[in-house]
Amino acid sequence: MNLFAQMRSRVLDALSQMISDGVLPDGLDFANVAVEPPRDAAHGDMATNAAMVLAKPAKMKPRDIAEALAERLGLLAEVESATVAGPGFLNLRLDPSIWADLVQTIVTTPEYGRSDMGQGGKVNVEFVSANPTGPMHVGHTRGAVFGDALASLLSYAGYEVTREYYINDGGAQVDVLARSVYLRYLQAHGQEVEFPEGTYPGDYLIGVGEALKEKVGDTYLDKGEQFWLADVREFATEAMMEMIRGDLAALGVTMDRFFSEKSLYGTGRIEGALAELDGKDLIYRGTLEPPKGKLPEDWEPREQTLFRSTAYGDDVDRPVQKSDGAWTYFAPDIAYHWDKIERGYDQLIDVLGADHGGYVKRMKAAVAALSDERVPLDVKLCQLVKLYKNGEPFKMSKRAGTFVTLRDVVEEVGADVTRFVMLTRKNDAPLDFDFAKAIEQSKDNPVYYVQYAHARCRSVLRKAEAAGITAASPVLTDAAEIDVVRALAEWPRVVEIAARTHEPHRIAFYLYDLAQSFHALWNRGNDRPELRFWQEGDAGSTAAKILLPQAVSVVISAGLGILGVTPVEEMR
RNA sequence: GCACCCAUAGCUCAGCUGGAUAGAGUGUCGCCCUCCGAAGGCGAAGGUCGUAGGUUCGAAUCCUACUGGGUGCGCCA
Repeated sequence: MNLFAQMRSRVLDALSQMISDGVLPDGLDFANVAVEPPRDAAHGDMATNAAMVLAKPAKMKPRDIAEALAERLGLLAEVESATVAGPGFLNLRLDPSIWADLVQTIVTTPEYGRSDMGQGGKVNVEFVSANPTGPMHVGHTRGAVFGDALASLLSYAGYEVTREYYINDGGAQVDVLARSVYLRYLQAHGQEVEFPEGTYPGDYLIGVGEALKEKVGDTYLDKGEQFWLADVREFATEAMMEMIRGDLAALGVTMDRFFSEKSLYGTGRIEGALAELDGKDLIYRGTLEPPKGKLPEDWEPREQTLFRSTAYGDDVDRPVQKSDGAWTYFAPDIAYHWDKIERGYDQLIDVLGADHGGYVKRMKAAVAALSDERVPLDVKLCQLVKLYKNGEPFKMSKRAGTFVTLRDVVEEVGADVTRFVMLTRKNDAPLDFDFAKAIEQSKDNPVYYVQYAHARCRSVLRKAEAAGITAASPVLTDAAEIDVVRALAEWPRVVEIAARTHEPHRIAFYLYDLAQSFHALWNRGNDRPELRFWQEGDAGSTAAKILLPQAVSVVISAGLGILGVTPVEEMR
């Protein structure tokens, strides 16, 4: 039930009618005809740009079309008035009964706002994909929250979504991890150890070293690397993934699948993917030009195996093999995306940190090539999170012990607040995260503001329930009441726009707006008792009032659900 | 040097497929609890939408150039 979509189809009907009546010429494309909320509510409840969009192709004046359209729309039962304004806008004022009906619909329709836009299309959202070498830090947190909310949003919009984590367990960094754990293992055996450059000195590996000792005893003592490296690598990686799973769980994120990079090695998967590209004549041996400007000190021309990504819009072709013959990071990633394509996804989404921006074009090129441009890949880059404490920049340093992990943040401010704050910014805009402000329970803090609105709704509803009052058809008269319903009417639109643009932050902003109009109405009850939801000693009036807060709570709860934030029953 | 992202109120940011007088929060100033939850509300003030062109009936939005900031640029992942 989307009032705007409904009205749009009324408008299109009217336009078709105008064509058959000879008012408009044949063969017009209505694709750009939109029905939207007007910028200013004083203009009306809805506005359509139909006349302006069609003026040129119909070779008519916008106002002429608008007037003819207004005449027809004015006849509809749900339209109270249709007036032409400005350059050719058609403003519609709806019959007041529409609003009451909508409120009724919201509380009786399961999941009002859920959309079938996705048509069950399969979408894979890959996110977090942090190296399994340590705990997740704040930077990962944003990607985790964003990816999870995006996945929920798409699912709400009718897509079949898989949440996936790509474990980078194939490169040199897991060897470093293994060596670091080995040192902790020696330490667990009472040896003095030092952590040389190129190892991870973090305390979080102490327990892993002890666990390794527990498992293998003294088997690896005084042994060469070749003897223990592979085993320790696996043991350590598994321990890290265990930790990361726990970190994600603390945030409320559950992956559907963890995909191991290492599983691509030695199984022919990488070779297979590259053969696929080679079959399209996109792999060749060649030498890259050095990058212009600053030349790397040790630059020397080398022949490498290259992927012809320029055939799909990249700036230069990209190496898939290092000079020593080992794969670059890109090669298994090609194989990974090939795997995703083969699993039948209609759409791929990668959520990456902004520092991977340079990687986007080649990955898109690879996916386009491998899927014959059938499967779109959207790469969402999350900008950095800048930490503050009471307005003061909070510098992170592993050495100074001020390294901030995801756990630190969640323990300090809670998962709900963390998630909401991370989503109050567009993904490609940098985010300031202030610890002190995040836990402050005030209007400074949008989370509490939205939750407060929900709590107020629930509070009234509990009171009504306790009094045995059940909701009856609402009577909506005041402008503040209509404002709230107007906001509710936009919910399905917001879901679709947010899903289409892959921008979950729109949900957060919408909820804030909805909460705002609700709080405004609530406070109006201070001066005008007849606007209160609870009408003391008048069960009949109360019954007619409480459907609106019920509808608000339905939408807030659905919206917060998408963001993964708890819609609380009461503030404490 | 090249590529990608960003530039909107003092500050932090929204702004839908190009649409009407560009919106919130915060900060500043004034007001509102005998009142359903003041963790709230109302009002005032605050803008050459980085600059210059272009496309269009119409541009914060699209195109080009420039300025300023971020990120990245073979053998890190």
